[in-house]
Parts: sequence; structure tokens; C-alpha cells
Amino acid sequence: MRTASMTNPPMPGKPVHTAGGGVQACPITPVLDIVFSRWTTPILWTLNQFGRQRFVELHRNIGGITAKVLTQRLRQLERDGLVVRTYYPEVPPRVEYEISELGQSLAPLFAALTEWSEGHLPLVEQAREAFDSAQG
Amino acid sequence: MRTASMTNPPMPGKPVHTAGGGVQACPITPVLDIVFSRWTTPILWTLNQFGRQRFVELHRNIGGITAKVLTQRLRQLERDGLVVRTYYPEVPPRVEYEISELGQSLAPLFAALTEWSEGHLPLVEQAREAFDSAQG
DNA sequence: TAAAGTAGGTACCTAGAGGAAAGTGACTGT
DNA sequence: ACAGTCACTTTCCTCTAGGTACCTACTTTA
Repeated sequence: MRTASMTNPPMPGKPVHTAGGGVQACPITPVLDIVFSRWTTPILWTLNQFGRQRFVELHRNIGGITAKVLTQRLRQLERDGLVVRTYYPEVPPRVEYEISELGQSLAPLFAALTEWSEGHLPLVEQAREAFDSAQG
Repeated sequence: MRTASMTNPPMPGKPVHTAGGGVQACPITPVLDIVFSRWTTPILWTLNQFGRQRFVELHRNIGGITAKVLTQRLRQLERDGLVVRTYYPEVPPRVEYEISELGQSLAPLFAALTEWSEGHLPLVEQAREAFDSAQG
């Protein structure tokens, strides 16, 4: 019975890490919804890595995402100021996406995550095998 | 019509950032499923911040999460080696959770995310307002 | 006798994100 | 005349993560 949230209904398909009425002292949950929700990270990473791209290029480069969801996520990222969309009213229409300055400020975070991944993902895999062989 | 994945069905409720058949060159997606999926971040952050806690303490400190999901996420984090669970077979049973050494290696990442959040979340909020007032 | 606390387990159900596929509009090439 | 391209948009449908509710076993307290 939560009252309808007063914050931004306009954008559809917003993922929500923070559930109903949590006090959430955790300061990094808001970032998750913006940067690390489903599909946003591959999009930002691809744009940051390969630079300005058209819609279909991006679609091919990411792989597995549907056009509908890609559009949704790009709108969301544009609204959040992380991605810049440029529309050329030519005929076949052309749209190009690039990462914004604000989006580029995420680069160190991505680098840190990649580094952690390289160093510690094998340990996670080890832990899983140990856990699974210990339990039935 | 994807063939049933051969990787770990044992653990229920695994969130999946990487969809069906993506090539995913993006190197940080695996980390998202482990560390930054729903509820795992608040759990890890709370354990890292306030240290070893019992189940109900954790439940109260996080807020908004149900006992069932908290149990699921804690099992998953234990399996991944990020959290250590200690069971005391006393008569009101007692269980204590603490962050593991591997989990502590995430602390710099959390700090970096918090720092980014403090510096750039206001800009995201600005961008949203600008976008919303530009569009109808 | 009954409730409360502790750490969950289990069964059922719903909301909503995300997938598949078809439509759109304006023009170009054959 | 008709197909094709691009960047969506729309409709329909499925799947499942997560919520609600109820259960365990044991002891202490009212």
C-alpha cells in the first residue's frame, strides 16, 4: 500500500534497486539504478570504448539486447545526462550516440571494476566450487 | 528456446545481467551479477560498515528487504566467498554474518562509488530536470 | 496455556521487466 | 509499383524475481 512515488513516472521501465520503505543508509544504491542497472553498463562501456556510434552499430556491438530495450535504456541514459543523442533528419534517418562528459567521469570506476574482476573473479569461482562440493 | 544453462542451477534466484546469447565483450558484467545485483550491495555495505551482525540485526539495519530474500542473498554471497556465516547451535539459535577477506577487497570500489555519487549525482539530477522541462 | 523470539524453509501469487514480432514514415533505388 | 533502410513505436506475451503468509523446533516469560 505504498503511495505512488512522486518521483519521475515519465520514464518507463525504470529498474529499482531500492525497494519500498527502506531507510537505506547505504549511499551507493542510487548509483546502481543509474549506472549499473540491467543493460546500462554494457551500453556505457561500449560507447566509452568504441566512441560515437549509430543505433544499429550499438545494437550489433552489444548483442543480445532487443531494439526496444536498447531504445528505452538510451533514453534513460540521455535523460540522466550520461549519453548524448544527435539526430540527423536525413532520409534514411540517422541518429548517433556518444558518451557525455559526465559519462566519461565513470571511466575510472569502470577501470577499477575491471581490475577487481581480473584479480578476484577467480577467487569467487574457487569459493563457489568449494561451497558446492562441501554441500550436497 | 535456449538450452537449459549448464551453469549452477543449485542456487535459486540468481539475477542475470547478461542475457541470452550476447557476445558481451564488456568485462564488468560478470561483477554486476555477483556484487551489484539487487540487495547484495546494501548487504555487503552494511556488513562492511557495521561489522559482524546477527540475522535480525542485519534485517533491521538494511530495512525493506524480506527475511526470505535476505536469506537467499546471504546464501549466494556465502557461496561466492564474500560473506562468512557462523552458526552457533545454541537454544535460541544464533547465526552471525561477517564480511570475508575477499569481500573486504571491495571496500575501495565502494569508496570510489560513494565519491562519484557525491560529486556527480547532483549533475544527474540537473540533467533530468533539464531533460524533463525540455520535453513535455 | 500461550505468546514471543530466532533463523530460517516452503508454497503460492503477482507485478512488471523484458522478449518477439509487426507497424510506421519518409524517402531512395530498380 | 514495390522492396528496402533506419530508428524507432506499439502490441502482445512470457517468465521470474520478489512479496505474503504460514511452517519448523526449542526455550523463556507472562
